[in-house]
Amino acid sequence: MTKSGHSDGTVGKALEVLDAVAAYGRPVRFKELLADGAYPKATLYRLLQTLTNQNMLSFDAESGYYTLGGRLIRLAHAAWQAGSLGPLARPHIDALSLRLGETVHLAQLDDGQVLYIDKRNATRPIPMYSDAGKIGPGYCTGVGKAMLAFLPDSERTVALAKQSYYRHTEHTLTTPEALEAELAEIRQTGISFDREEHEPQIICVAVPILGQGLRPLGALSVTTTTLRHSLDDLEALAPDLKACATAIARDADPWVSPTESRTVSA
Amino acid sequence: MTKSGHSDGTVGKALEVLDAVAAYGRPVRFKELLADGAYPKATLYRLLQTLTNQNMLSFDAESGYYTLGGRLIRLAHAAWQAGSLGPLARPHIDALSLRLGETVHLAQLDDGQVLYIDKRNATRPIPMYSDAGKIGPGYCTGVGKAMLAFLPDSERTVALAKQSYYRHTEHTLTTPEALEAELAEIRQTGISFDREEHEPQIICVAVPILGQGLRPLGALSVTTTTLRHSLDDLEALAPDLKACATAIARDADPWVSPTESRTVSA
DNA sequence: TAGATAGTTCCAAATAATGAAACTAGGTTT
DNA sequence: AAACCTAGTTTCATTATTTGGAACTATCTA
Repeated sequence: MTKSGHSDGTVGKALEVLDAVAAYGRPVRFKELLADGAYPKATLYRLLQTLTNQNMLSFDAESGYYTLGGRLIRLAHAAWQAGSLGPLARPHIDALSLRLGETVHLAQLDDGQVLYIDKRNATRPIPMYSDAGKIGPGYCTGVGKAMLAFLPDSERTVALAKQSYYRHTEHTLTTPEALEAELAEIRQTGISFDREEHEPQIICVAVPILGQGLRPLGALSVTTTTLRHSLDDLEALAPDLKACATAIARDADPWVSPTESRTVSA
Repeated sequence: MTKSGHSDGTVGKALEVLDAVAAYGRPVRFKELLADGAYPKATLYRLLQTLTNQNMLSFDAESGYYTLGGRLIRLAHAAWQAGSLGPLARPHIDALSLRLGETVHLAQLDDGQVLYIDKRNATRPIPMYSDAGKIGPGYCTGVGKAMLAFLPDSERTVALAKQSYYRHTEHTLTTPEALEAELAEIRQTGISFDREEHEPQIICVAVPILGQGLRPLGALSVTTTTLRHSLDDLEALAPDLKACATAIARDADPWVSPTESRTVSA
């Protein structure tokens, strides 16, 4: 369906080109991007030049290939540091994964989708970049449902409309109605499960990280497989998860919504 | 330090605003960005709106604060996956750090500066994002000098001109001439040292990762402190490092050659 | 040598960006 | 309560940039 705004002038177009390059997941030629048909030759050419000048893309003159540029990594570092729960949550997640000995995810909601921010795997730590930045569906993941459940009504409606409802497994919830019903339950228990809804044999418990006014700042989950654990096993972990989420929320909230504090006048 | 493009139209301006937000390292208000004086009110306002629409920034309507947006993290994930040595080098670096038991860095050159791509710390693994994306100086780090040394003459000249030559310690090389002399030596030995040139008591050995035609694709280093090791100790690790660099180069070369962006010279 | 293919440059018309100034919405002072 | 801030938003005529078809160049191919 329609992606985000198509009408944001040159900047929007340039970013679309960036996305296009990113989508290839490998060095790309001018020709290939042109063949995507998004823009006429000269226009695409100039956009690519601009992005290259700006170090958002880099271009190897020898081979004629474009790749994503270094400025992107720099910016993302800043984004992760400042714009996400990542750094704040780290110590809490470390402690949690150490205690539980299971795979822990930290995610945030981005435009109705799940954006993974951090991951801990107790048995063999996997460095961040391999998983941070990955996006997943909102409607069929534990973290996704945990966050969607606590979105304000109007936002939730919008977010639910953006889901694909693709049937990944036989347990996937494939209609907004089914999902909405499940979310209502999650709102009551404060706990969300992934019952093999995304991948067979993969199950998880998740809890939202709630800021002031129950705004969902993110979500935590413990993931495992049906071979090793049951949903009941996971449910037993929920109190730990909730405690961790609360701790993160307490650390994070002052930054995220300094609501009724005085404004400093210069 | 001259920024890149001064005249890349709206896109350049929008990216500058992004950088400005990133530079604050915390949520920012419109007012603050306006006070930076980069753009008039209405212009800044529209740029911010566009970026927010595009998910490059996110704006909390409650508090009136801007932060870096989710699209950035998604893009960066792609950049790291596709545009860097990161994923390819990972198994090699894992093996190396396991064998040596010391802190290992993987870096690439970005516009004359060092961009850290990955890091391994054997005793206590530190998740990636905390360090990937960090930038460091080229002229006074082991990895920086290793890569600068193998740049083609013309590019090296440009890159050397971009260094700040700030005297971080008494050992810092503070002139292009001194640096160029050191680089000549590095070219012969294939090994680069940081002799407390950046921070006191911090030393490292580095080797370049050389692609076809001796093009520097990146660099590897082992870092330690003078309290625990001598430069001679580090030199003894050089063969291991070189072997690792060669292995990475072999994997990487066929399909990646990330270069400096080619800018049109006036 | 002709004929592709891939990338680059031109230029007049169309479009979007600009920014001073006016305006709105909350809050604060007199 | 009126006057007055401050922070943010909108307007609009002017100006500058973007647009894209087409012509051009450089390379590779038969």
